Amino acid sequence: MSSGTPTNLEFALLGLLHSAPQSGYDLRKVFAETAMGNYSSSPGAIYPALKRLERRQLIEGEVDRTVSLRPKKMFRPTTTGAAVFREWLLREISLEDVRRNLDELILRFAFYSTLDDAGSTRHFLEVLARRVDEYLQELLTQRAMMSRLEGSAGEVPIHARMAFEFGIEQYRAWGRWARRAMKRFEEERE
Amino acid sequence: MSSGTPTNLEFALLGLLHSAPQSGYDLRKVFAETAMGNYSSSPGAIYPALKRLERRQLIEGEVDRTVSLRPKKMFRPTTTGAAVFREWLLREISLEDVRRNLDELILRFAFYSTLDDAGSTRHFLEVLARRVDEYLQELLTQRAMMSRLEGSAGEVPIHARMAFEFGIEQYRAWGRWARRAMKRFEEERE
DNA sequence: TCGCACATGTAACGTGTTACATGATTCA
DNA sequence: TGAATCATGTAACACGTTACATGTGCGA
Repeated sequence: MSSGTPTNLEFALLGLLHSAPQSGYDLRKVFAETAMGNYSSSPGAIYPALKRLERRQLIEGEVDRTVSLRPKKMFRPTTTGAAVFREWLLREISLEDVRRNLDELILRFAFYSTLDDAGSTRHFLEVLARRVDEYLQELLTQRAMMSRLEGSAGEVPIHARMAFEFGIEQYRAWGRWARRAMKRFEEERE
Repeated sequence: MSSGTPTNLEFALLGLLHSAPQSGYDLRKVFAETAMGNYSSSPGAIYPALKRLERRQLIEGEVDRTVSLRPKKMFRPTTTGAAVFREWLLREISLEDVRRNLDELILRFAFYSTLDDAGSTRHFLEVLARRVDEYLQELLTQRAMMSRLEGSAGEVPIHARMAFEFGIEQYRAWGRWARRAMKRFEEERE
């Protein structure tokens, strides 16, 4: 299909354009210079992504010649673009998201300032914390099954087990972060 | 090129075959049922990956009809396959790896049992801890630059800042894990 | 005038995702 | 006999990576 859900990179671009109209080059710099770089980089990904967003009418570009003769295409989100972005931000977090799309979740959260609604932030963090707990239960069950194999033929090697433990640690960190963040927003409300 | 470095999925397959010859279906089950699933899934990725590994002569398959009439192709790593895998495990960790290929790093570590060499494990963890610290320094510098913008026009929104903080937390967790793991292996040596 | 930063792109390539296809075997 | 599981695959598609191409404006 030509109109599947945008990718993380496309949402990241859409979100950055939400704060101010920018050119492809400006956006590239953001990715190159900040931690946003995890979500991609380099012209080969960004320019095509912008073109796709334009084709789907989620953003619109306008050539700017005011600064100099050198043309510069400034993009801004369209009304539907802003709506699609908002829908993405507010989309309910699923267990699958927590299992495999953690990158997307933190990217979404990073753009929650554009919503300007403390309630949404709280809801996001609450659901996130709950889903993380659910997934942690799964992981702990898996760990229990692993230790039951200990000493037997199908025993999981020590390094693999430690890698797995680390995975658990990471999810614990997500849970802690979500809860700390919730507290922080509650304090600010007072 | 037809013979670039194998992907994470290919290395994961190669590593699993290192412990025992298995069929594509067996491997699929491992990915479906364990935390390994993060590195992919589903026939559409695994069978082509196996075919590529076979074409590059890193694994070889043999049809097994002993169990039943139903043919089952059992794969095992070739000598060069084992060598390439070993080289991958021992490859020096770069800052770039820590920046963007954390998944690959933990996957590598998970297979360190196949090396059966405590020294390599220690080296891996030491370099990892060092590189993580280096990267943390970068992140802290970025954070300092961010807070200098506070109150000004280019101020980074609160949610983005918190997402960034979380990134820092994640790397701290990596550092802690690496150091704890080192201690654990040292204790075992006594 | 030399080189660098600005600015925008394209082309080849490989890989993963999703969805579909096929057939054998086992068990109720 | 029918359903589930075993077992192996293919095809369409979109995306990201790498590498290359092109040209402007500015400062030394």
